Amino acid sequence: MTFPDPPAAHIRTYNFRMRKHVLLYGLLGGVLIAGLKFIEYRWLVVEYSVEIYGGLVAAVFASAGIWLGVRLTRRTRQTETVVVREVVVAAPTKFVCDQQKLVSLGITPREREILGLIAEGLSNKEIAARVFVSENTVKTHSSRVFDKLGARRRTQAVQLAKEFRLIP
Amino acid sequence: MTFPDPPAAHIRTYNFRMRKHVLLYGLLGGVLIAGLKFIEYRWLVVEYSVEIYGGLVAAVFASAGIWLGVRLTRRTRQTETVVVREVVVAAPTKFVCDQQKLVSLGITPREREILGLIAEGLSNKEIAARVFVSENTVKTHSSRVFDKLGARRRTQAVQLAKEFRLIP
DNA sequence: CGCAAAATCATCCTTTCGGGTGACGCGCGC
DNA sequence: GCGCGCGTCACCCGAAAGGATGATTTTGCG
Repeated sequence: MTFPDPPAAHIRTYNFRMRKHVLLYGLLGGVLIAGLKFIEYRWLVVEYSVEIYGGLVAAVFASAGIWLGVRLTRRTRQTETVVVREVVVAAPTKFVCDQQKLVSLGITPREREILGLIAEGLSNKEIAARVFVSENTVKTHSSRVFDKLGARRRTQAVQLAKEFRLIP
Repeated sequence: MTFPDPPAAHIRTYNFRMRKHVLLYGLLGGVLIAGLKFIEYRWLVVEYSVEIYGGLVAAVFASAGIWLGVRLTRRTRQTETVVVREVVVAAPTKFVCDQQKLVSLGITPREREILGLIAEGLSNKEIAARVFVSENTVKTHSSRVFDKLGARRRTQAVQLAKEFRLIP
């Protein structure tokens, strides 16, 4: 029986400890009961002895209970304290398009797509074939996106798009 | 009486709650004692009644103690220390031109310079003005570098040059 | 539904690019 | 000196790119 992931292992440790505590607790109770029984015969029977015994038992078990309660939660506390939040500052991994910039420039998804294909070095004709539209449509899209970017050439558009983090 | 900062407010709440718990605890004990006293006179006195009462008291106070112990430490759990570990993956490294690739492709310094200016989005005319040569010269350089890179368009040349690490 | 934005396609025109070719000068090494 | 690489410049021509404008269809949304 294995526990591959850390959480399961933690739970197991917890249960084991709890069981140990319960056993200890029961043993303590038994000893106390025996002690009471012993005292009942040896000691003088005074008035309110039941109340005294009861209070004694209550006090002992209460402190034991508090101790146990603290003890039980301490383990939980320990696992919760080790909260390591890894904050990745600069991830060179995946490119995320700057959506804000796209919106602020008013660039539509289609235009951004054409922009990306332009950046890949494709001609208008190749782009048209790639996205299944006429070359005129590609020219319209590119013209619009150049206008929105403030570019006069496709190379300039690519440069600006990379600066604005619109394309990888 | 106000508590401006959260930490002080927490501590006070803690003490207040603790006191409240102790009071509640005492009250519960008193009620139980009274209950036991009441039962002592009304119920038939059986053998081991003391043990039964003791066990009862023990059980009640033990559970109450556990509850109290958990309750007391739960507050402490709130002040868990969150370890924020910032992991810097990769700093924006300085660009170094791949000289080997440059040589293997047979690209001359002047051609590489023109290539860089093309990548910046400049037109042939602008490049010519920048490097003080005629536009025809720029065209010759660009034509040559396109041929060496295997590019048919300047955008494609830029793409390939970036792949080959010839330009930033 | 009706409107507006987006996407589509077209036409005309100008500019830019890219390919091809040829030529000239300069420095360097054989 | 001669060849060679490099940089320079010129001309021509076709292709590609870019600008301007208009129109139609599709689509998302109140």
